[in-house]
Amino acid sequence: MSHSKVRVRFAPSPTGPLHMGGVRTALFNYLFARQHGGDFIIRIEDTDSQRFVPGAEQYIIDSLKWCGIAPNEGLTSDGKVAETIDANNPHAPYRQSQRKAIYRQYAEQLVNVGYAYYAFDSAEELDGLRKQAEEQKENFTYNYAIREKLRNSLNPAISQEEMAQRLKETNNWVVRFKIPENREVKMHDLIRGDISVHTHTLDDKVLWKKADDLPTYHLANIVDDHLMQISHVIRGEEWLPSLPLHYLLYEAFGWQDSQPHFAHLSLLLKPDGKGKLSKRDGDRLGFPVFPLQWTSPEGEVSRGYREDGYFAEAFVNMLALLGWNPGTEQEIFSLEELTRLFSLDRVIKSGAKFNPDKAKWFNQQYMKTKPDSALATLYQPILRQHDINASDDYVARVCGFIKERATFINDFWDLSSYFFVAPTSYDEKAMQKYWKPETPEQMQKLHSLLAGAQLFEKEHLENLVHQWITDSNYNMGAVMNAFRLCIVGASKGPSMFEIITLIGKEETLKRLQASPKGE
RNA sequence: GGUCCGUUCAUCUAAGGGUUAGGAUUCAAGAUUUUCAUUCUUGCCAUAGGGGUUCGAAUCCCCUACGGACUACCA
Repeated sequence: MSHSKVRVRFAPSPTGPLHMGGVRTALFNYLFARQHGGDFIIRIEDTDSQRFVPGAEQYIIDSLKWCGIAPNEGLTSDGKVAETIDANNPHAPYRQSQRKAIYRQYAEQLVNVGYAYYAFDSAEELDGLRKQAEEQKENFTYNYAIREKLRNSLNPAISQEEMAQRLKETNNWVVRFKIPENREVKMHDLIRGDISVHTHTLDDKVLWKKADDLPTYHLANIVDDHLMQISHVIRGEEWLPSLPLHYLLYEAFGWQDSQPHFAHLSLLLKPDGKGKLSKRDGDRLGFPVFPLQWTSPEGEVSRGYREDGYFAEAFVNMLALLGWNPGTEQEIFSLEELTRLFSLDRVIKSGAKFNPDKAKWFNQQYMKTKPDSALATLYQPILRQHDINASDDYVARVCGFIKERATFINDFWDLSSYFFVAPTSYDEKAMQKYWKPETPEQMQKLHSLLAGAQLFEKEHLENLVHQWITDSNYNMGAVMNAFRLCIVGASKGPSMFEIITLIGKEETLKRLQASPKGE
């Protein structure tokens, strides 16, 4: 297993939107590649035309791009999957449907060396056998135990002539791998250590199908990983049961020396209950499971982290810590830091239940550190939706005040509408608590006081008002909260003097005049 | 059913034979604040069970239980 250079791949199937677990797999591949100065390749495994979903491939690419996970091989300069055969790049194309011509010879090669054979069993026949076995509480395994009794080229009852004719004249035959008899397959996983499986439990998997001239996942995957000189296969745990077959395939081809190292990542689990995280859980519990919003060909819309207001950095940071940690107590990492610190031997073996609360917390952490001007840029489109036209500078100052109160950009309007429009209603609970019979008169006096203020500046006003409250023997909390109610309409927000200096004297006086309950 | 993988607070996890089993999220209480939020302090909460090995086990071994993945001419 010698590779001079680290080369890893992310090999999604365009059968739907990329799930956050898939993003995590891509992320770990990316981090590993970058850390070792290697290549991170994207390859599209679209050998199943039945399950192909239009738009899914572009969705995957867009998602990775949003996350900042950039493949350095497999995409063209304009961000499309490289599909032409390029003399300068022996590894292209990167879409398996366009590599169709490559696979058949490898399937035949295995037949020639006795590691594979032709099979003609119909789907119905096999289904029947499986059902029958199930009824008898037995296991149906298509391998050396029974293969000679089934319809294939290893069955002595089928003549050479008949076989040759079938191969030539019919389309419903496949190439099956011939699982070696009575052997213990010993494997190694970078995360899980040594694993071993006996071949009697393994199926003679279909490698290639004449019906559509296409390989199945197993063949295409091994052939492409070999041809693309992949050094490490980092993929989801759902592939672990196929690992023995993949080992055997490398062996059958005689590629053991260049066989990649394997690392199987644990799954992302539902926040509650049991099982792996699915789209349904997001709908049920109210969080996205996809990086970007996705509209299915049928028009069904699934929410995305981006559209929900998550920062890509926060999303990636959260994902990185699901199943990995650097062993320190640090939790906030940039992609650069992750690249430096990542290591496969600190990847957790057990599945991680996804915690939506923690995801929010990560976003909040990033929110606090974002520059006001950057937040203003994100907030402006939302303001325009509310017919607000405000200068970037003004919006940036508002963002500065509210960002520590918000988790998402989408929270901003609720938290700051009063910076742009006067309150149209007043929070009931706060009214009960702070609006007393003597309040209207106090607000009237405050109005006069502020109207007379020469300098409408924060510190000056603060001194002025505090002095007035003290001199009048008023209760500080009572007056200030009533004041807040007039200006904000609720019991929330930053310092009153910050607010009024920002909205200005005229607006402040207007809102005091229009105080609650028509007083 | 079979095969494989896994199991430390409710959740994410640290502790690679010796710690009062640490941190974070959530929740609760308190402090700060004119309010909300932030921040700070404190609290609640865990080694699945049983056997070994050892002076000593969350850590190594075995069994049990539980969980998960896979079991297609899908990936």
